Amino acid sequence: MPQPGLRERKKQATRRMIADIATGLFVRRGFDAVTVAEIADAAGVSKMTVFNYFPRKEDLYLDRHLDRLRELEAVVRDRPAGEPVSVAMRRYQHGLLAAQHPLSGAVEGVRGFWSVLRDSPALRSRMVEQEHEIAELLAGLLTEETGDEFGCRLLGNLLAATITTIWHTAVDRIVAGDDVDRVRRDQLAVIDRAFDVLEQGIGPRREPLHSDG
Amino acid sequence: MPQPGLRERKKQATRRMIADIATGLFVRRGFDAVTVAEIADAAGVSKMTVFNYFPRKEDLYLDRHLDRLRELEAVVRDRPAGEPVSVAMRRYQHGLLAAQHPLSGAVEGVRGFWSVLRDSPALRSRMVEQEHEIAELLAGLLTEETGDEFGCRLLGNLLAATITTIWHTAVDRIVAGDDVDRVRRDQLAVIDRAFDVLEQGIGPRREPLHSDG
DNA sequence: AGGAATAGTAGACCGAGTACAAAATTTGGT
DNA sequence: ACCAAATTTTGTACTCGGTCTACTATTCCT
Repeated sequence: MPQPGLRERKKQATRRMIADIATGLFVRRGFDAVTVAEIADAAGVSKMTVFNYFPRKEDLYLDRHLDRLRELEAVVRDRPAGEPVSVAMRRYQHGLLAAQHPLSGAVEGVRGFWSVLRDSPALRSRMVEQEHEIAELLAGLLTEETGDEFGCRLLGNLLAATITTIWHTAVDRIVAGDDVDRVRRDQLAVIDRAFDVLEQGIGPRREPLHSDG
Repeated sequence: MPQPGLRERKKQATRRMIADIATGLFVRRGFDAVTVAEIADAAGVSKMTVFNYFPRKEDLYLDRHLDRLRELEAVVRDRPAGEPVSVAMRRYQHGLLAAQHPLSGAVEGVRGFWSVLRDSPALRSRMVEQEHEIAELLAGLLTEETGDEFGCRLLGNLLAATITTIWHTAVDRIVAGDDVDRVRRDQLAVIDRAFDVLEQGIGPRREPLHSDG
């Protein structure tokens, strides 16, 4: 028997094909201007099948979310014993940047990706929701460890706020036209500054948030 | 001529009436089980008029959002010169709690409010979006002050994460059946602990987040 | 090969939200 | 009080996302 099963392989292939065709249409004509019926048609499949694989239209575009959640879960779960989450998460962000991973935000591809997102409220809304799911995931994982419900929820939310801020910072600059390599070099400082704030606090003592080392 | 104009007053009255009638229906039968057509009918108004006042169905239930944004804006704008935002925001949260304001979360009314939210994904999603708008508002206001785009976005997101965590903590306990007065007393410590974490940082040094004073 | 699962299809259906043009109402000036 | 302009409200028809149901085709397992 083939390891994943023929059936399962076909399903994954179909899923990818639908998402790819959909993404292509979105990039060319905009998210709202493409109907699900069209996507189904272009993919040679029925509308029901599309919704079978993707519960919402938005998920056709933001289809890496589950992978991301799994990865973040691994970051938290597989960190060395006793290591603070923020340290593991900072290391992970450094890794994304070094690997030129799309999730670092500092990558050529975000231009096209964002141009679709920019003018679709529905899509942006779904993205915000996904960022919220990240916060919930982190909070849940940490609560499992310590049992401190409130503290971990707070920590999860702060962590999620930190990494989404880091990401948006890179994306904004690239979309604004900055050179990708320059942004990538600067992101190292951005990541460290963000996690420093998270770990040391926002003050009061040091100035609100001026950037002298 | 009456100051706000007759027309304007009537509009506000209509708006309130529609929202109130809608809320009543939602509480009785659940958000998803009530159609906009029904609401319009019950309010003696046409469907178009409903959408004239409330761009989305969800806004019929979460209609205090703009007020809240305005209030938060005032907190930031009207704070004493030189005072860190976190201090002003902490004071504001204390004030809400003392005034037994619904936005403190520690109020009898949240039980009904939440029960509707709980089983409507669309409604929860919109609420998350609103929380995101809070973060953006704060970030924008702070950026106006300092010009430090990245730092202020981070600060805005962290602040928003903090206050939403505080709110949800109270709501969760009350929904879980805790006595409202007890929750209200405990919230003082919750607020202070949250803002302490925000100001002092999450570590590393102190344990991840254990609660010994 | 054959029967149990499972994936996909077709088509009707529902409700949110929009477009548009006609009708009702407020307003301000006279 | 009356008229004309501006603006709100309405009815109707429409689009599109998403669900439901019953039917067909494929894959799986023995």
